[in-house]
Amino acid sequence: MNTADYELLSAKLKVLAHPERLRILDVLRREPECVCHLEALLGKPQPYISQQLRLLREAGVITDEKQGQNVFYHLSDAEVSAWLDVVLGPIDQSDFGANQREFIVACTCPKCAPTTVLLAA
Amino acid sequence: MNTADYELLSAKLKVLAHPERLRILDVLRREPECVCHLEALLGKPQPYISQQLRLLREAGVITDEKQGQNVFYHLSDAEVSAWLDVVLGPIDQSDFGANQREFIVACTCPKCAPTTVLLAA
DNA sequence: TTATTATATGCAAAAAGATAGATATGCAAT
DNA sequence: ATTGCATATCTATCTTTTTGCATATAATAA
Repeated sequence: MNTADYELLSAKLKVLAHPERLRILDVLRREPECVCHLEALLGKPQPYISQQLRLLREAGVITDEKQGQNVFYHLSDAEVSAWLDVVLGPIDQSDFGANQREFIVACTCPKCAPTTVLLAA
Repeated sequence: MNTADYELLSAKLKVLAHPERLRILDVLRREPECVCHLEALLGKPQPYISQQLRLLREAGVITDEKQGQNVFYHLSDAEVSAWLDVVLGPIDQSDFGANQREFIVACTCPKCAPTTVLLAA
């Protein structure tokens, strides 16, 4: 390990060392989500979410993929994925509240809409 | 996981997300070291080292212990220790260069002095 | 085309963090 | 006590990050 190594690692760690970004990553490590979904989930203004996503994207931690009008983001860094397992604990598949999809009534993306309808009923 | 959890975790991560602190922790996770040793190792002024150590100490990551004139620091947080194993990789016992003791001729603490003598010979 | 929805970008103000220097404390040997 | 060494603290300054807001772009719908 030399200075450059520590700098590289700490730069990557810095990206995770933020409550909202950590939360975003906790959602994305389960499954890809669109911006509107994260917006509803975190309760923060859209530009704010986009800004955090840009940071994560530029750090190579996540990747975006356009689907229709929506942009879905997914985790794309194996190293960070491993870190998250240790920091946040392994993903609990039985934890349906994990990405809180059932509580999201504000998100109308194609992925969320069916749930929204379900809840409205 | 709620907002407070993410804030707590990210605050702890933030402490690691710094090249010099990460390096200090990489040294301390192997064995306790005194300030003068870290000073020689990092090649930074003593007040700077003390400042970073204070940050780590106040975050509960390390603990100090006075031995004669020197203050030795050791890792005291099991969670962080586990994180470091993943981020920096497990400690390689055969890696004698790990804490670079053999290269430290500037440190004269009781722990280093014998080695210094050895090198001078 | 025009309107609408989803997301991105740019910019300025505010907050936080880093760096450096000077000084203080505290132990230990003389 | 006094000198010397190791470490800590304080203060000021400089830089970076964070945040909030206004606006731009791009795709779709009417």
